[in-house]
Amino acid sequence: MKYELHHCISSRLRKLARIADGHMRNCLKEFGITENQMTILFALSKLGKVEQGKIGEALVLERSTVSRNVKLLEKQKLVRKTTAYRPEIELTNKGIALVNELIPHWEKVMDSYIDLLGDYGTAPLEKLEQRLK
Amino acid sequence: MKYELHHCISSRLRKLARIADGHMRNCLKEFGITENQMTILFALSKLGKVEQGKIGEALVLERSTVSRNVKLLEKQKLVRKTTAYRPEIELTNKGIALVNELIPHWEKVMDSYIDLLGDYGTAPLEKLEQRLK
DNA sequence: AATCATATGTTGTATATGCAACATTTATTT
DNA sequence: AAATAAATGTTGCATATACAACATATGATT
Repeated sequence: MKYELHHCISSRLRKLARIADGHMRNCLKEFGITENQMTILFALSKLGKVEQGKIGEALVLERSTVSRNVKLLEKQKLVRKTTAYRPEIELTNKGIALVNELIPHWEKVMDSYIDLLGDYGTAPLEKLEQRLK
Repeated sequence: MKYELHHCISSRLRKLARIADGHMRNCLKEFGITENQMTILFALSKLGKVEQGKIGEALVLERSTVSRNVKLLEKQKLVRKTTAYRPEIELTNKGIALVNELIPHWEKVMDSYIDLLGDYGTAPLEKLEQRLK
């Protein structure tokens, strides 16, 4: 056999994502949002006001997934969307405040990740990102 | 700011997993199973007859997730589970046959991953696995 | 301008996933 | 042995995710 079955790359990435998610979830509990919602809020924090489609493009998420996630964030009044057919999305003041409040906690989780990764740092992650697109 | 928001490690791993999954899904379509079902079938192929709990342990999956995934595989008669309260799970002949039939296709996807990763190979992935537990 | 093609948003459906709550079984303590 | 604790399986609930089908809007062709 060419490869060991448990060396399956997509399974392994999925597993790593589950592990990392578990860590981050603990941090997010008190803020009432999920890991993915955080990701979208962070993306909006960087992108400003953008077409909804751009979010999926940046995060490699299916249109429908973005649509639903944005709806959840809208329900929490963390983002605002225009009423156009191709709406533009942006953080509300509440969303901005949440991001700012969250950042120090998120940084602590990041610190612990960096600590775990030790001398490797995020280099292995970056290498994967460079190649796996 | 200590880190860039888009450098969030858990988000990035999640994104990488989505990308890798997308590739594998194409391969699995014709076999009528999903990426996660494949992962469990592969694990059983290696582990033989095991307690259901061992699957979650090996794959870092919550008990309930394993319970449901196994149920789906059972419905397809790809795995068999004993009726005990803590059931033992194993591949059926149909499951074994599917795994064997799938392997060459899976290997092609793995080849393409290895090709993508180029000179890095799976080293970055292994480094992450060593540290992120 | 009207038509056709393309792009994008939404909804239905199915699986993936985790957590909490509950059920049951096994292990431990007294 | 009885009672308590710990482990494990299942179910309800919520979100995450993708795909297909549909709706609508935008762009390109004629």
